[in-house]
Amino acid sequence: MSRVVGFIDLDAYYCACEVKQKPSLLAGKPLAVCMYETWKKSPDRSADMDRIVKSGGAGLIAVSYEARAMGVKRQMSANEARKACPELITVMVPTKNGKADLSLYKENGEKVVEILQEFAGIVEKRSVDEVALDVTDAAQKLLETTPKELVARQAVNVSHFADSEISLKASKISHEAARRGHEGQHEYTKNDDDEKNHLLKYSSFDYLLLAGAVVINNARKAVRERLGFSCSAGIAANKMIAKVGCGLHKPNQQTIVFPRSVAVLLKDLPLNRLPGLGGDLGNRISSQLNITTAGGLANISRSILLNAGFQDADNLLAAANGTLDEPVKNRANYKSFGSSKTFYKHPITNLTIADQWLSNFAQEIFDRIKNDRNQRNRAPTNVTISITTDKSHVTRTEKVHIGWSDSPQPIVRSAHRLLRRWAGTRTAHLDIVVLGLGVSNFIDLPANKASVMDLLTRNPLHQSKKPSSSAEIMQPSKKKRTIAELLYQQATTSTKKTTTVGKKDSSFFPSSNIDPEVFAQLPPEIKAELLDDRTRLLRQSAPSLGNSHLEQRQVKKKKKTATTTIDSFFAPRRPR
DNA sequence: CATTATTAAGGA
DNA sequence: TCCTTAATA
Ligand SMILES: [Mn+2]
Repeated sequence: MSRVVGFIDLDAYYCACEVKQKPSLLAGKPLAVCMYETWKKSPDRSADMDRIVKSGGAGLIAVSYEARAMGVKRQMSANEARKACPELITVMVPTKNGKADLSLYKENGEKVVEILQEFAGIVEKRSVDEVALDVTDAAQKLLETTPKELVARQAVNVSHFADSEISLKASKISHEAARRGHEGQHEYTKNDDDEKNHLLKYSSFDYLLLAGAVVINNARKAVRERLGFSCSAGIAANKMIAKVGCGLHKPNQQTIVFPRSVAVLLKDLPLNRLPGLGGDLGNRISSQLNITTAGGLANISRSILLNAGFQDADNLLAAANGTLDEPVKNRANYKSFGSSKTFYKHPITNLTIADQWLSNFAQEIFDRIKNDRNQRNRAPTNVTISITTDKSHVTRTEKVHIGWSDSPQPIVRSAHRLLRRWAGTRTAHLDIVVLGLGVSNFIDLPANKASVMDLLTRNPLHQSKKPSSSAEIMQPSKKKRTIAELLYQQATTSTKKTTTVGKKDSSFFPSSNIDPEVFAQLPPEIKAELLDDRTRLLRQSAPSLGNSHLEQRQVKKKKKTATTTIDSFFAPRRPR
């Protein structure tokens, strides 16, 4: 069943966030965002502070279109960039507790997703500034209420088409040039070729795509008007082609790729512009098979690909032919939170210093968790540290119980334990170059902050009327006084500190005070909640009742049924 | 003097 | 669970 997919990418995103912070100073200016100078020790500068750096400055990670016009490129150092463009304004990312603080960009990105959700039934957040939308339903609805010729007229007025001369020219640009903003990338100019598209005979699916383009244009307009971010988009029958189409015309433009235009679009498209082939795999394919374009790969036979060791031949060919059809996932928010820092030239040697940084990371992550769980009633159950030295990179993971805890301590303790798991007996000469901490594997929490008593007293009748006060939590209705009361009595009689009863932490019921038989009867998520984080008996996460596992369920199901599945645009497989 | 910080996913 | 690859700014 064919879908209508829109792929939206925000223009010069970090720069746009900075302009939004200080429009009077930055709007319309050649602007670049750079990393902070990691090798210097300087005071933190939060998002609302002046972060303009006049000299020095690290590598550029985002460049405004005004600056691109002057020859400033991503990945240049700030000093280098000022030579190309003396008027360039360089802003460093916000810093907090001695490290980059990217929350400004993440939070704006979440606001964008919220708006886009009004326009599409299925929304997949793909990165801090990219979103894929399945707008099939919305497009169909539009065609039900509006004459298709009118829809087509509207779409043509606001869109490029992939088979126009300027689009095909853009398709031939190198991956690198396309990413940094190639020549000829400028605000929308009406194009004769695009106009001609209006005179063509459209198939019924063409009309659906055109309707999708109108929906996407409305969505982009809403983002622009309500948040001040301009964005570009591609509209096509699948996610991969929509993304490729999105890259053709920026900024503030959108491109429609009709199915009949896919072959021309891909014919001369550099192979590494296909999503998933931008790295080693694409390079190996290029060199081993002597091809440079997606069209070139499409002409290679399956057996030759297999003989060359590319086991994923079918998917490679599907990508090269633009038929790879990975559905838009229904996932509008993050699956993991992380915090990390590079200690360039000054590796961490001492265990206690590493501990301090991990605590720092944990606090940052926990702030995000609190925010997230208030909105989505979920919390992560895995903690992972990542440690890079000159010679090695390792990750270590363990389960953690966070629930509605008000403290980052469970994460801190896990992180410190994991660090020791890696360090062994060493307390010095650790030589950590990159240290990172992350949380993942979210589970749904009960719908409000009631925690244990809420879990124990819930049933279909009770669920609609949730306890809203701590008094209610402490006095479950007579009917439900089963395990809940047993536990409650045990806790309050055997523990002197009855004042902690209202706390939403697992310390409320020290596991040592719970009758093992009663404990054994509890559902796994309650066991997890009751578990003191030092008694790490439960090794697998509790099954989720809500929908934060929806996607994982789908993935599991897919793995069972299909032999070769892809989860992203592409599932690169290494040749043997 | 100097990329850095995240996120997601696949394979073993 | 751990490692690797690819992607974004
Ligand atoms: Mn972007």
